[in-house]
Amino acid sequence: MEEAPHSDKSGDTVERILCAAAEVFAESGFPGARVDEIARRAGVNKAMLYYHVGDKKDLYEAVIRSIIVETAERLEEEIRQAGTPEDKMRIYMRRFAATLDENPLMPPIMMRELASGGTTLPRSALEGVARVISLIGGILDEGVAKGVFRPINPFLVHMMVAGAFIVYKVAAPVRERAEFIPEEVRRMPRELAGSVLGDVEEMVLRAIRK
Amino acid sequence: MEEAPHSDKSGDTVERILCAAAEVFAESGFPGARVDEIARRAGVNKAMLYYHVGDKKDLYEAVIRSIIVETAERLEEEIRQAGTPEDKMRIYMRRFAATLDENPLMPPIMMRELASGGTTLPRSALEGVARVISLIGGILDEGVAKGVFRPINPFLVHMMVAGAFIVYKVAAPVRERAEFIPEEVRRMPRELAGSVLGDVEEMVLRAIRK
DNA sequence: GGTTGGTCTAACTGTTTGGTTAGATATCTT
DNA sequence: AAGATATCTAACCAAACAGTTAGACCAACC
Repeated sequence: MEEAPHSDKSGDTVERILCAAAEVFAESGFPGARVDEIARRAGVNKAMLYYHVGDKKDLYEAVIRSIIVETAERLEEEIRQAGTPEDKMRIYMRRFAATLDENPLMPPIMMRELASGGTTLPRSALEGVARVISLIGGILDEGVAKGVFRPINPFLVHMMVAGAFIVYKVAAPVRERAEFIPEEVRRMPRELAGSVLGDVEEMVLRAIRK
Repeated sequence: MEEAPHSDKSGDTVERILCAAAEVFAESGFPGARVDEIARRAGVNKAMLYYHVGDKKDLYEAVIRSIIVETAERLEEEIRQAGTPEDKMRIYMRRFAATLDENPLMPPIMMRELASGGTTLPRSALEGVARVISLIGGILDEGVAKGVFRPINPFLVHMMVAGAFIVYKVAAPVRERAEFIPEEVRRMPRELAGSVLGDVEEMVLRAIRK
């Protein structure tokens, strides 16, 4: 499952393969992705995918794992450093938005993964999501204990924030392409960081504050 | 493109085909769906799909169109009857949630559609979405004019509501399957109507009220 | 300098899949 | 009842696709 790279050359090839795979899976999903296309974009012979990583499924799992696990860990670490519950909520939203901005391939992959019931989601990925939710649960509990938040389901909060962010990101191309959508909506930024994040932060905090 | 049914029998067959198609597209997405599988579930010979509806793409478009256009029209009609802006917002959320509950095939199809940049989204579907957004824009404007809402981007509000609802619906199987997710989250209802809708309504109104 | 082992390529294979066709059967029309 | 039209079936085809193979190349090491 895990290959031990025997030289720099090999490691580089593997990286190129995984990047190309992430790109193609993001664009077309697992069934839509063509192994030949991944090989073409990585600039390697198709047999190399099988030699270095494995079959189509192995490629997909490698991509998923790297994306989700990385996100969950970073989120946890940054939140640990914040002060008040409200600060922590802001950090959570800010960090989540930043991750999506920095890793634009993630939203479409996650959406498709959810759409197919997460049947191909590796265990480590599910654990990552669970950690994020219990993280928010902790923040909200602390807020309630300190009397600044009203009691609310952490999962719903995460659905609202993550749902809004992911759908916003992923809807960007559609929104920009459709001529009959109002001009001010079409010109909204692709990036979450900035006005979109600011507005969502404000709305969510108003929603949960006592 | 549009077949004129020449008998009840034909109409019935077409309906069975479209239902089966919606089911399979929802489960597997466009590239993952197998035409043979659709035919099998509809209980008709594969050639019948091509005879009555058209090729795979035509099948898909027919499914998408029926789902989205129907939703937009019903939403518009029900909102027209409500009173205050706050009532209208509640109706919009309630109606949207009800549509997703009644039509469980819609969320996965919509998500995948978005994930692939809506490239295969028929024009009529895009118009439906645009109508919903301008509908919300109208409600929010009215609320601002009456001094009950603070000015806020209608598209963002729709992203939050629709994003939360769709992601919530679609995440249900994953949430229920993962053992390490907290029990109280796993036991949350599959239906939006009820406590989930109530909580989201409350949160969204708090977020936009002056 | 030859042998070993990791890296890579071109060409191939077996299967799956979307789509077609030639013709059978039912239904309607006059 | 005869002909025409709509509905349906079984079998078929060509293209697309995931995955394989046999062997070339190249660096390191003895």
